[in-house]
Amino acid sequence: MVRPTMEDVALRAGVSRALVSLVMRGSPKVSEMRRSAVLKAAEELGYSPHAMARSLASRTSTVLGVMVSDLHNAFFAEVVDGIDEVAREQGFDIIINTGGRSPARERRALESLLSFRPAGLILLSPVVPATAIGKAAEQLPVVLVARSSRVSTVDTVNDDGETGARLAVDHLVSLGHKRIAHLDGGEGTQAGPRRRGYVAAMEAHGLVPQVVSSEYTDAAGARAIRALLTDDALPTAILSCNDFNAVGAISALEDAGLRVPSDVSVVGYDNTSLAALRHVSLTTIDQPRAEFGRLAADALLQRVREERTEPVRHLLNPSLVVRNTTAPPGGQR
Amino acid sequence: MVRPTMEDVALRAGVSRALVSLVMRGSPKVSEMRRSAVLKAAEELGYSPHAMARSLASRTSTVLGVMVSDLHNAFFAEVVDGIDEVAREQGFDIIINTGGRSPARERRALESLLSFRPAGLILLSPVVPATAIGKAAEQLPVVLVARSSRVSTVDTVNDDGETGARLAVDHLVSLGHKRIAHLDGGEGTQAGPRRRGYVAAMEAHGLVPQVVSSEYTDAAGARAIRALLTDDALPTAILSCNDFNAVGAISALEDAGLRVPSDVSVVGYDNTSLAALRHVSLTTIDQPRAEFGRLAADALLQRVREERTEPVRHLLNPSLVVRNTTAPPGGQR
DNA sequence: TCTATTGGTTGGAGCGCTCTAACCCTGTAA
DNA sequence: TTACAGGGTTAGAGCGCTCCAACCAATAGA
Repeated sequence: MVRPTMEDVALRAGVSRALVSLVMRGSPKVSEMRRSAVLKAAEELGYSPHAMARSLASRTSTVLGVMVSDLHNAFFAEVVDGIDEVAREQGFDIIINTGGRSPARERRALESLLSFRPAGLILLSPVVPATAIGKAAEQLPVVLVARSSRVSTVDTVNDDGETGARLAVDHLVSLGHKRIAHLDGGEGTQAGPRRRGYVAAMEAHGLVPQVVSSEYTDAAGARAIRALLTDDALPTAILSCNDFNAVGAISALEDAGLRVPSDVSVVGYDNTSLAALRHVSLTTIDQPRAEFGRLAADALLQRVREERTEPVRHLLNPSLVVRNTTAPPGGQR
Repeated sequence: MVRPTMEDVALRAGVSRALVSLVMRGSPKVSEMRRSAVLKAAEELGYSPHAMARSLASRTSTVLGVMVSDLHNAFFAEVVDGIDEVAREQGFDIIINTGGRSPARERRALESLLSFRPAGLILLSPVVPATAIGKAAEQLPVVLVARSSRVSTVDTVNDDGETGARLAVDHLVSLGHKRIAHLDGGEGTQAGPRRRGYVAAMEAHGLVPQVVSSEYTDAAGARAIRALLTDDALPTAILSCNDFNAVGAISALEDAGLRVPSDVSVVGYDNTSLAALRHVSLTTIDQPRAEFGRLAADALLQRVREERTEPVRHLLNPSLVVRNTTAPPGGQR
């Protein structure tokens, strides 16, 4: 359980510790003879460099910290894939921590990540207060994904929720819908832009917006539908704040004897793997998740290399994915 | 962008660096006066300890490395919750890395985790070869979750897949089913025990097992059903290797004009959040995921504290969750 | 009064590494 | 012959911290 150090390798190879260090860092100014002797000794000893000692001595880091607000949400997994891809290409490693959507736990996760003195930090949809983010940004480059910020040292990558909501409304209107309700995401991240986009799109079509208070869960979607069902005039189409909410809405509609999409059309948001399941086959709005990750990593690495000081605000265009939960209104099949 | 060190805090508080160190480690042998002075200075400076320098100097670590084979799978998120809970209680932090189900990437993730010299390592359903795990286990304590091992220095936490499959078969038999097919998980982790449990349970009931080759995805589940549909005698019940497979199977059945559960019953495995969605409402086998995490962390910390050298092999009992995809056979409602 | 004891505090060495500056060659120019 | 350049190599300092032994009152016991 005790790992060999550079000193051990140097001794065995009959060279100095500094020379071993040069070999390990792939320096060109080492003779081929010594290099192979060192590599052989390292191999025999099972030596591998101590990343922390290295980072301490060099006052640099090749690690990017990634804070995932919710590991349960596959959305973030795809963003992480994108981050990982770019980071690896450029010789960086990532370490992940999660806050489980709890500000307290997330704060601790942030502290923990920070204690490793990574080169930079990417926060995926963080729920900690902006001040905590600002404090972190004083110590290292920070990029926010799926959360906006006014801080000029922080870069952000977001989807354009207003555009996404508009795409959904346009789609429903083009099918002939006029009474389209929006099940709102409440306090959730990105709920605001989606709601605004919905309202704006409805008004642009000369229609009356109807925002129903809800949340980002399937239970909330079902509750919202049950509340709507007590009304006289049920909308002919629903735009949910996300896919989970949409699936809950569909269940509640079916429980009430209504058919989707012949009686009511439903559109989700996020294009999670859930939506793609053939059993669900939900029309929804797709966000380029891996692209979020790639752009976030790129932005971060630019800051790390001090190539840029101006903030970057990426706003990516979502796209509509039509599946089987939308159809013209009025029971036409 | 330059973080204060202990020296800075010491200077500001008018004490020695060693005293600051004692305060930061919560030592009792510090007067209340000095302690508060140090904490105040640290607060003002925005100081937080440098985990790597600490770990380097103390030759110990309070970090547990967690390798998640697939971030897309919410199963692991709940295991991580359990790990995090125990780790935090005992003053340990966790860092996560992921291998994205690719052995090459996972190997690199492992290297990266190892380079931080954590106190121990928990591998969630790793796909790297056993030798790689063995090598890691020579350097630090390792616990495997959802994968077995014969190495005596490695602890394991698994669900008893044989029992789980038996629970499912018993349930279906008690409903009156006789022709029950199993959609197999192929090479996937834990597919073997589930298959064996299914076969054994069928034979115990005097029934003929029918194993259909499939995989852990919804597309594979659908394919397997389409293959079955060409047969004359379709089974009256399906035991899928996991929930995704089950949902794919249900879709294919419905596409073929069959109703679930009145025509065919379907049972999943894992009780993912997907299964709980009211729209899916899948009868399935639940594994105590958070418990997996807790036990894994406990086992690891025992090794870290050198309280135990004998390997531990946890085999947890799964349980049946009856929802709406199972019913008596023969179209009875 | 002097010596022990004890709670609190400190300097210095050292963890495994990088980095700088100096050093030692050998080959070439003057 | 001497000077010089430059590739290859090395000693030593230092990164931010912990740990140990030593130290310093202040109190207690003899």
